[in-house]
Amino acid sequence: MAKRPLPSARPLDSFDREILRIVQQDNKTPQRMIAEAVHLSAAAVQRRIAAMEQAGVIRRNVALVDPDALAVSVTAIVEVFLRDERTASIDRAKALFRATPEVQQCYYTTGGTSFVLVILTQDMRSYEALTRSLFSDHEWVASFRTLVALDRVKADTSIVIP
Amino acid sequence: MAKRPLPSARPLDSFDREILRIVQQDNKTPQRMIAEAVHLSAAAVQRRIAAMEQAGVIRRNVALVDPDALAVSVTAIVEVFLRDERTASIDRAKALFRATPEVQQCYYTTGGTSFVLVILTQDMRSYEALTRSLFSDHEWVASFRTLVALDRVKADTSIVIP
DNA sequence: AATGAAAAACTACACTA
DNA sequence: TAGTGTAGTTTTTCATT
Repeated sequence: MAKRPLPSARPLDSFDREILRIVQQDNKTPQRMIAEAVHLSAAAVQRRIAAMEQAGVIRRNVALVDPDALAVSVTAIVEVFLRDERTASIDRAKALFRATPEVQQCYYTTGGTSFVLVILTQDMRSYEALTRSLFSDHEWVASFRTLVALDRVKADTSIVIP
Repeated sequence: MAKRPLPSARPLDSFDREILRIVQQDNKTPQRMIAEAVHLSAAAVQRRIAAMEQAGVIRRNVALVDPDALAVSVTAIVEVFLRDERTASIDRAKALFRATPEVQQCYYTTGGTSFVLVILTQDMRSYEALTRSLFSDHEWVASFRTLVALDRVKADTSIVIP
């Protein structure tokens, strides 16, 4: 449940988009500097940011941490195939993946595959253990296919500490 | 080239990890509150955060934006297969994917697949156009397989504005 | 849009493990 | 020596006009 239609009072104008572009790269940028860059007053920038946070356009403000620094060495992309695609099965799977911190990302997809997950773990042992509790232990998972990332070429994601 | 071993002056202690856990969820949390939570002074927290930013443990501080708010409606997970896996081919591919803003994430992987990409575009038309310039136009791409996300179940990623 | 008050971030310095 | 806490300074945020 709970998608995010949200009041969405006003559509974003080009000022909003410019502000977003900046805070997406560095949300510690002083509003004073943002103001200068987009040619608005600092107060206006502040109100727009507050409004966008309120409206859910800005979801969260976070520090992006290097996984290596946390000794998280395994990045796996996993395709998961469910035995059936009834709503109940899908919802159950979504709930499980959402509740599992090692599952950093989860997409429900077309194309035969049911889900694609991005999983981070400390090492291969814990990855193997995780796959057991996530997949092998459930009869409603038909199969899964793991791709281990040798290089995180581009991956600015908000990781969750293990 | 250019991995990120980095001076890595000191290994993270449990204070650092606690601080990270907090700023990963909300990097606007006042240092005063963080200090209270981890039982340190605000100044100590400030110094530790600065040190971790310096050391690259904290990569960036960003606002996470809802893709829907930016009318980015297509999320695709793409497996890319290269014709050959020589270093030069791989590096060329990495460079291309890194330089393409719509490619939000890129992993180089084991398991037959060469790369897994997460791509965001406005709509299907622009996705189709993008695949042409990314894949079809290059003879060194053997093939690719697209999985379109019907639901971004879990995806707290720092997206790039189109 | 500009001013001013409140709060947060940062700095200097003395102290302690 | 490396790191902390206190206290004082600067900068940013936020509310009011």
